[in-house]
Amino acid sequence: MMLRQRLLEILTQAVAEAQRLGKLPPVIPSDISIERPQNAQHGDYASSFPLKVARAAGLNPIKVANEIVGLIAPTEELDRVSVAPPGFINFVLKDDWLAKQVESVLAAGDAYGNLDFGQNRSVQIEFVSVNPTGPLHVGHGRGAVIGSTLVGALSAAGCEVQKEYYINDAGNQVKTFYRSLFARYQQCFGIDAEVPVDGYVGSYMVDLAKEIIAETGDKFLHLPEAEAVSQLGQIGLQKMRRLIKDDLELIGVTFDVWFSEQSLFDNGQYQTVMSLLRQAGHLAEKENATWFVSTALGEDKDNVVVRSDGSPTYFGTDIAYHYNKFIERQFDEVIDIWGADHQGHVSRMKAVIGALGINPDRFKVIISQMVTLHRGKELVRISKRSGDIITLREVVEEVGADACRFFFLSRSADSQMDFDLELAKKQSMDNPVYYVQYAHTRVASILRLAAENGIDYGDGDVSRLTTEPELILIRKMLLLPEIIEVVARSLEPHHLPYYAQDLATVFHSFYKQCRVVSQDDIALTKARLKLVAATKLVLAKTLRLMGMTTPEKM
RNA sequence: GCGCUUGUAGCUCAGUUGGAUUAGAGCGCAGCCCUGCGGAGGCUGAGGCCGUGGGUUCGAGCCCCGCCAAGCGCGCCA
Repeated sequence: MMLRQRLLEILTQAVAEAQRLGKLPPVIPSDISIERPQNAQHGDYASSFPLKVARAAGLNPIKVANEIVGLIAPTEELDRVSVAPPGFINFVLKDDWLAKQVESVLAAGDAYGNLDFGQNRSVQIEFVSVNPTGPLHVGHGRGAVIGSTLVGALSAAGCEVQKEYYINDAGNQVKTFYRSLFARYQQCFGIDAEVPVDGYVGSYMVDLAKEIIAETGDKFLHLPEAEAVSQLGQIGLQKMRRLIKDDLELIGVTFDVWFSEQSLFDNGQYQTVMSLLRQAGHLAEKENATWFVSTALGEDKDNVVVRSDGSPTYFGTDIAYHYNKFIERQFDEVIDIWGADHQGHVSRMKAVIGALGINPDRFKVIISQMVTLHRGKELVRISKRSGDIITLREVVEEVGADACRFFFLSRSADSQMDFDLELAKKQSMDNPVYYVQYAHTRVASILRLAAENGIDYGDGDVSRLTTEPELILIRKMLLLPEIIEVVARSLEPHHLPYYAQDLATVFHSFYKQCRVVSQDDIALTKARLKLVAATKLVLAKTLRLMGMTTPEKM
């Protein structure tokens, strides 16, 4: 069980006992909480529960705290429990108990940090889902990295997670893509064709046309235009999907399901959900279009779901898609990661989910804000319209997948971020990526040295770990499960890189102060090797959660 | 005009569901530490009215209201 939970249990028991003895009024259990004091001098954990209950009941918080502390029996993990003004309860862990945790970490192995917090609830997380009409750019990369990291953290936290990419293969964008590609194709043969006004003008479309010509020649020039556009377009679309998949794999992002928008029409689910909404009175005809009457649900305005020409809007098909997620596939929880430009879509989507009788709390949207690229001080401009885009692939090839992932993860999703290519590329100490990975290689090299010297530390006695640097390192390792819970609960993966840096820092500090492999004291050497091996596990776990490699050498 | 997000050290950002007379980290800046396991490291210091003005309470960077500034969005694009 997680340490914090264990302490919560101890505290809750004491509170219940105090209530039984009539020393405390009845309270709601959720009021009881254990926090981590920001000032370490106050102890490992603390509770402000006495302050809260004292206010509600009109009691003296110090007295309340003393009553509770008096009812906490000694335990193996707690050195002391004390009361501090104005009414805190502070918990300090026992040094020898901390030392023993090294064995627990080693025994848990790769599973260290995993929780049952999620209780196997099924979570579907959908991200990237870029139209297959062009290559991914940096902003997409951010969503991809956040999404894939959440998948790992939620899995570690005990959720059954499925990751999905939604392919918009049915809308207007696809038709425009088809016509753009056909125009480029014709141009390659010297035909005076024009890319549609709102078409895709990027140079990658020319490359795509050339690639298809290299494979199949001019055969589409000899077909009736409608047929040519459609056949050529489908080939192009397939290639685009392949390209996107490859780009994503470059930063370690894969999916369980590639979900086709078109399938929602083919299997009738779009029609089903529309008639459900119609029967429930959520749809209305206005100006020849069909509207979702969200104003009746407290929204600012209604939204079109079926255009006057009879075709569904993006919103319309997205309704069907989420009906599919919740009703057809029965996920307990659905998480969507969208770009900042979709932010206006959130509240109407929540409204429609409520209208379908689904608890909107089961639907979570993460908006990942924009990324601006810098090269040192210089701003790198992105303009999709002109086709002048910085692709994700270019960035990954320039700075590497590990650095790319780490940087994307280092900022909370809801604030815009600057991505400095120069900094990410630097293999020096200004780059936190290398700082963290360096800690891992140092650990690895110590273990290598021990192996070369034939030291078997299996019988190491961890009770020899008593000094400050050792205990600080152990305390930091014990934090990982809490970090995983925070990430899973808040859906904010940016806590991981910060934890990784903290862990690396305390390790480097330990390394400086505590000689590990030494002939002078073989017993201490073995104990410290156990600590180092445990550190390796925790560092590696953290790096893997972030989707980064765990180098043995650099 | 309305909505969402953001505003914390020179720069880039954390701040774990309001908590403890000193608000943290990295970089940058000023210094110190190499007869040892990887110096891609360790240590010390300077640097903040937490955008701004009110409010809520035992207690606010965090909650509420106003204002200022930036980004994004606002009925048949996705």
